[in-house]
Amino acid sequence: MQRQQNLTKNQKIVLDIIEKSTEPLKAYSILSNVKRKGINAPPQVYRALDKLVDMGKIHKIESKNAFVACQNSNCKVSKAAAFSICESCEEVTEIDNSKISKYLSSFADKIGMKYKKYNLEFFGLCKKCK
Amino acid sequence: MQRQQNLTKNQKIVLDIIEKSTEPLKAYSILSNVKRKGINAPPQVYRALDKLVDMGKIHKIESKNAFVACQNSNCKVSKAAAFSICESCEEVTEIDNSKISKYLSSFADKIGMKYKKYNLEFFGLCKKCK
DNA sequence: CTTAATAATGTTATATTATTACATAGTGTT
DNA sequence: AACACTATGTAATAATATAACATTATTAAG
Repeated sequence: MQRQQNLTKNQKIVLDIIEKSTEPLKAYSILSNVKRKGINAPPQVYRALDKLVDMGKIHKIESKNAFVACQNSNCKVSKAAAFSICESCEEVTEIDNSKISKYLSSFADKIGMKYKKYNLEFFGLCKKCK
Repeated sequence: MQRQQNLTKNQKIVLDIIEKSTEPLKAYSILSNVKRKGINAPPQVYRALDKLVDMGKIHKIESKNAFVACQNSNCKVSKAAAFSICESCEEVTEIDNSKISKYLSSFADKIGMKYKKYNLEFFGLCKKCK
């Protein structure tokens, strides 16, 4: 069984490029950027992405089909994440979610759900654009 | 300019099948179900879906690329929605979101975002499955 | 150390989801 | 009627994701 710290070769390559990016990256954009590192085909990228999401190292922005590095050490445990997405400049920012987390997990309890994780995406205008 | 109440022919057909479904429907599943009603190609479905989402009549479950009818009259105004998704039976339920809405909009204010809408998806086990 | 089991990788092909581009038809306004 | 505007129809293709299977690497046991 793979442990959190020991990433495989492809996982390292994929995580590295996501961490260096200032914006969410799509799978095929990642693919085209890592072709010269020996990753040739979609399944190699998607497999690495799946594992990295499982580990909480990256998050998928569902509304964009794109991936960002986790900016919040809590996520390694909770896999729960919240983002603000600017509809003008497209900037995506991970929100420090400890308070939201607490609120939402009590909410999940209330509706009788055994809650594992959540995904929250805010849309609007960021500070700069509004 | 189209008003909320006056749906076009294709919008009515697409909304009707989504409202009758007990589970989220995918675009191509909708398409295959409405072929006998004169809708022949993806753009006809996607265009109707886009408009219905804009109106708040339906919501897209981003993590599933699927659509459900709005179960909450508030959404017609806010376009903000929250769902619980069971990872075992796949059941998707819209959460009555007035409280969450209030909490999250104050949160958005706090981080300096001019907030328009949000999408929240909870994953876990529903009452039946847990 | 070598064998068996498991996990990771490589590769081709294909499935699924979504949009572009352009032609045609309907609707409302002046 | 002429115009603008919205909606529809259609073909082609783009973008996203997975299936299936062969090969290689890693780990654990005997």
